[in-house]
Amino acid sequence: MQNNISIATFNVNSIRSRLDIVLEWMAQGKCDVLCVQEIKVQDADFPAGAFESAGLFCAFHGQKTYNGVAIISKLQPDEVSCKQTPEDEEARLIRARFGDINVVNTYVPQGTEVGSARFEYKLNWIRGMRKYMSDLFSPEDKVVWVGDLNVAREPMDVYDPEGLQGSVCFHPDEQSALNWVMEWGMVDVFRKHHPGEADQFSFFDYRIPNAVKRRMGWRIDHIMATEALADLSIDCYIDKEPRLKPKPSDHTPVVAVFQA
DNA sequence: ATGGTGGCACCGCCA
Repeated sequence: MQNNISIATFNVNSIRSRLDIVLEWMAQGKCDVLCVQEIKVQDADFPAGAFESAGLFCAFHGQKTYNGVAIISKLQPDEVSCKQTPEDEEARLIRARFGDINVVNTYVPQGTEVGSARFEYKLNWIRGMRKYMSDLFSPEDKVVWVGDLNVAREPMDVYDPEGLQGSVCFHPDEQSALNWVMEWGMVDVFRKHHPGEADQFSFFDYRIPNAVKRRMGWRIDHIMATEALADLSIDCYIDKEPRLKPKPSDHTPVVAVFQA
């Protein structure tokens, strides 16, 4: 169906280091709207020309060294905005509207260590998404919230649920905060298409030797959609192919396809 | 096994 729209999320861990992978992936027609996180570049140094030369549009909200988000798309967005709140000082959110589809791309704070100030910051940042959504949208709107949300939601979303229970990115307070945001009116699109399926991971820690081969992964990169939009999803999958390239990210893209 | 890898900035920090 030529009317479908595919939306993907990919933590690139530096857009400049992953530029060739991203450009090739887009050239293969893997998606129409690509949301990337951890671009790790300030706006002045974002490689916009490389995307424009490939006929792609890009909207970006970056900062030096850390964080940073961007939306790369085949069509020009009708509207773009940044930040979760006006006071938001870390570059973690960018939003774009394509017709009646609203795309919210976030890089949720990792949290560093359970009980730390950064962990509280993470919990509050996640909870802030509910106000963000309700201020801007109604659950009847077509909204997709994607990104590195840094939360594995269920035991099947991590490789060792017993051993990892209560650790950062797999902690009940994080899961409760995320569930509370989703209760506003969002569905986990990947789980809609893969209910109960384990060993579906979007992230493998660089620091664990042969983590991919040993399947020591996490599903922390998500595509959440309002029911109005989730009802139109026809597929959602984790694309493992970019991992086969030289210098891959420690994350891999998650793609959802919607009937437009 | 108390480490390991990777990116960016700068000689440490964050993931």
